[in-house]
Amino acid sequence: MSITIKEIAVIAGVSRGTVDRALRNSPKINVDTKKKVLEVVEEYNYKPNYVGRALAKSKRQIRIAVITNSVGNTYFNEVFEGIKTAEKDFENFGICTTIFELKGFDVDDQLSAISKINCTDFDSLIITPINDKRISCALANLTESGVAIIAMNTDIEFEGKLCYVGCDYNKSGRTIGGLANMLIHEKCDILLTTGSMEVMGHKQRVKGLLEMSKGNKNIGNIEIIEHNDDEAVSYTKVKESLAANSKIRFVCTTAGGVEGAVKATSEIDYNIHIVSFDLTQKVLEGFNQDKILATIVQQPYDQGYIAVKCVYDNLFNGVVFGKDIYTDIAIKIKQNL
Amino acid sequence: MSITIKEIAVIAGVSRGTVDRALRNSPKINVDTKKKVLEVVEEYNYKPNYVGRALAKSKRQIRIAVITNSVGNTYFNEVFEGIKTAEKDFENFGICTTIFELKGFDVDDQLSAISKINCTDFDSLIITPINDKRISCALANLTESGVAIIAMNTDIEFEGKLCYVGCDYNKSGRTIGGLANMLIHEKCDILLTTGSMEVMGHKQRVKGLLEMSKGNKNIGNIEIIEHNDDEAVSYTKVKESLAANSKIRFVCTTAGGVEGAVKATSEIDYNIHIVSFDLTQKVLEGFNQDKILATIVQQPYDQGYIAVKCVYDNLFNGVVFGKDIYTDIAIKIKQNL
DNA sequence: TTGAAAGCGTTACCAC
DNA sequence: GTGGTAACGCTTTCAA
Repeated sequence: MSITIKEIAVIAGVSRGTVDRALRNSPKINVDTKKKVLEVVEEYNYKPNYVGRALAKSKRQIRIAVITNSVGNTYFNEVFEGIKTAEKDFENFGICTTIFELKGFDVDDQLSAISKINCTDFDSLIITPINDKRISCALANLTESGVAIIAMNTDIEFEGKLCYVGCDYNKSGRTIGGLANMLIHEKCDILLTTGSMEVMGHKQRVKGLLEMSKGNKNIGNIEIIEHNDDEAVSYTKVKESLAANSKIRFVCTTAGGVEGAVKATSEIDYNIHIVSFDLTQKVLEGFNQDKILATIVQQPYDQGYIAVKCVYDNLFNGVVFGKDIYTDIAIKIKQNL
Repeated sequence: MSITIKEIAVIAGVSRGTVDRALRNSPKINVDTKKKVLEVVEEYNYKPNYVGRALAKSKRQIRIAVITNSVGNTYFNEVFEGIKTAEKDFENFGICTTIFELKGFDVDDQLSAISKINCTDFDSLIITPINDKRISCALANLTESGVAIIAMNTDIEFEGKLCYVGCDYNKSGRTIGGLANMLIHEKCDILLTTGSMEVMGHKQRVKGLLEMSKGNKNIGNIEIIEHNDDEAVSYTKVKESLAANSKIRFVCTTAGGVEGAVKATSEIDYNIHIVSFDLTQKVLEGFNQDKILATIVQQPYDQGYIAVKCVYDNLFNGVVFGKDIYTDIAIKIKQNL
């Protein structure tokens, strides 16, 4: 057990309240007193006991708003599980969360959701931001009024951001590329499907695959289609591509649209393999039908849990994050799902 | 904030002390009083506030002994990191750990280490047990004197075990098999190296690979060698095998001995690929030399962290674990290390 | 600008 | 068997 505020107070010859004021940079303290106290704090290497702090603070709740573009996207089920588990783990510390789900990637929708968050209602915001200047501005304004903001799953730059919690999309792009190189042994063309090249993560994944495939003699043409995460569009476009080009033997689904791709490839009478991202119900079905060979996962549960823990660490223990927090990128095949 | 002991006491018309006695099944309480209190507890869904509890208990430390067969095994570096991080996270709750490292897998050595743990010194033991009856007995005896025991990384059966924290070795065996099937496209023989077939985990991995490779026409003979986790032995034996059989184009290292295998394969003038387990420095070097294609990881950091958290949950919050806790099994290639 | 004291929810101990 | 009360380390409020 390390030294306590009470002991520091005795040693410095002041009261506990004064030590407290010195520690939290209160203006209501004499400069000399503060200096003296901080010297003792330094000398005895005082570290606050956060259990004591939590108990004292427990009257006041810490409210976290969560804004996600997740309606219809089952990937987020696990993210929410992580958030809910963290909420429960830190319940006794006064942490509580409220989730606001949005459908699609409309900037105005997200702006409107952000505008409803203000510092009297919420101490913190966890958001999957759309990469748009207006969003950056809105978030920067919010931080100025004292809301601690975390970008989760997808990143954005703005003044005052606490940190980003999610995967490194460049790495994930290189991984899909490396995996493709490893799995393709006969010369063929590749079909690459993505949600939208406007989404940063999607774009980076496509880029990674293209870069990694340079110099691989087995990889012929790479055709890219966008389906805007719409299964029907995905199905139709994949079907068309396969019909037009019988040299395609490998499909990479870098975003949603997995079900459509599985369906379209199933209707072809030769073998076409799929490599996908994440581990949704549709991906599982693809594995069961032996259409999907492998999938690249980015720890959605961890993303949710860690985001909440970061808020707790910051608001409660004053932790400042020097760098972003990247969740692990792992490859899953049927045997280790 | 949920209901507190104080409020329960008022509602039940007793004192806080009595509520406490009712909750912890104290014998010093009238049966009727107890019943009445527990009814109120039930009705208002009382849940203990573990921050309050932690503070009250913080005078007393919870001491955890850790016994690992880890000398010379760098895999455990990350396990220890997880343990140390958890220790820090739960420091204010009074958790502290002491690590005892053993070299090799000698049953008597481990028994002697266990015999030094007794309930006056330690409240809990985290151990990587050798799968031996004498160890089972010793651990069962320890639990009887009130020490909470967790099997970490490798499992053992004994009376009173809290739980096992580690990977599912059967799954990890199937995974190496599935991966081999995916990566081998030309008929060849396989060399499988392992530490010792006496070690449960090693054996299960070999078994998994053998099972999964049945029916794969590209896989010819499978040769198995044991090196007892000795690099020199690994090198010599792999070298011999490769010299004797030029059809071997694929080496699976299911335990240690990675450095030896990398060295031996490097001295051959045709391409031989390696798939390994875990992510030690030696494995990284194998990746950098482009000898290792993929490795299967089992989250050592998590194993350490979770083991300590389990002890905390049990000793502090009375959590009983209904089942073992399996850490994730993931495939890593050069791009997502 | 400082000190003193009251809590936060729980446990542990002592007195009845 | 039961009640009362003093901790545990910290924050917050009130009074000086």
